[in-house]
Amino acid sequence: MKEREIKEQLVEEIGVYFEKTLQLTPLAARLYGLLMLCPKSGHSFEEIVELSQSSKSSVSVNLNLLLNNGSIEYFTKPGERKRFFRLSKNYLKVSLEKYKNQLSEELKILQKVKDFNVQYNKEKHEKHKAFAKMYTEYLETHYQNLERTINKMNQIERKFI
Amino acid sequence: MKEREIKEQLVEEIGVYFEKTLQLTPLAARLYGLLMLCPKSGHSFEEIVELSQSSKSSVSVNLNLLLNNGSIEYFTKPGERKRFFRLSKNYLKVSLEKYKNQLSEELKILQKVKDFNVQYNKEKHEKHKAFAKMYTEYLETHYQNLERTINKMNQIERKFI
DNA sequence: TTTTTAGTTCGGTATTCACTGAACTAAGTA
DNA sequence: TACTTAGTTCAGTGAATACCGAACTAAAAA
Repeated sequence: MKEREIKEQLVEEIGVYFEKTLQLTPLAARLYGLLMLCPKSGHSFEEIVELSQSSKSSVSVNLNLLLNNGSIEYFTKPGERKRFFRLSKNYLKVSLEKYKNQLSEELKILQKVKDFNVQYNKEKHEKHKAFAKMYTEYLETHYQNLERTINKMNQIERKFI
Repeated sequence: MKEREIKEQLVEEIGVYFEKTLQLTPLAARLYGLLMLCPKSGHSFEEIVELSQSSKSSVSVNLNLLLNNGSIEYFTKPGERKRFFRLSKNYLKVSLEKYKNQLSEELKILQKVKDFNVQYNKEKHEKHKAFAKMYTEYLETHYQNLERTINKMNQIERKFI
């Protein structure tokens, strides 16, 4: 298989996956994939329109979406008027921060559920309680894992600047 | 606030959250929430129709959806023809298994991305590489955390039977 | 045997939403 | 000044899909 074909297929695969996990529009997820596989020199707007085979307007909207959430960035080259796009240095941190916020939301909800059940449904299953405890422990461990990773990334960030 | 109001509000909150994280239809996510807050005696189909304020047909479809993915179960009471629904004992394991599958998919995709970039984009940023390594470590730790929790749940499962 | 109960299935509707083309803008070029 | 370039904005379209009511089914009750 040629580079182009492999790339197209992989972009599609990445797209399907991140469309659901990062809750992006189909095109945004595919652009994200495209930039995961782009050379260091990035891709221009034009190129992205061509490679993604969608309209200028959609590409514009979806690139801005990714720019706004910090997943991608653009830069310019001396003498060229075009913008070149690439993943931002922190694009992985953006995902992690998102997961982290989700988790803390989930922990809050589960606490409310617990409080409600303690007050109004005193006779809940023991088994449920045991599982709920384990699940909460899992969430907390995951949360710590996320925090640790984000901190490490921040440290590296400072080192590289 | 009355129990009913608190419950309605919390069901809504749970619904919004699980609609996105478990990728359920709006109603399925709310039914899930309703059953998180139900008494040990469960809720009958009728009650669920009434509490959720939607049609019999939608409730039927969405309860079956949750039954099929293992999140909920039903039981009957002697002398009663109705089914009563509640969360299944393993409903939390269902979420964990789902996350686990997602993670292993993500790890596979990232490996493919890495292979692609090694082959075709040799000059990728050092910083990206450092971050990618950390992110992969995070995913692996998370995966282990999931596995550990699922195993614990299985052990408890066996103990309770 | 007829009626009621407890749900299921089906066809249609309404809404959401991503995507498009076309018109537009702002900045650089001739 | 007119023209091109690089994108943006907006109104409209098409597809997906969640939900509904109505007709239906299977089993129990009368």
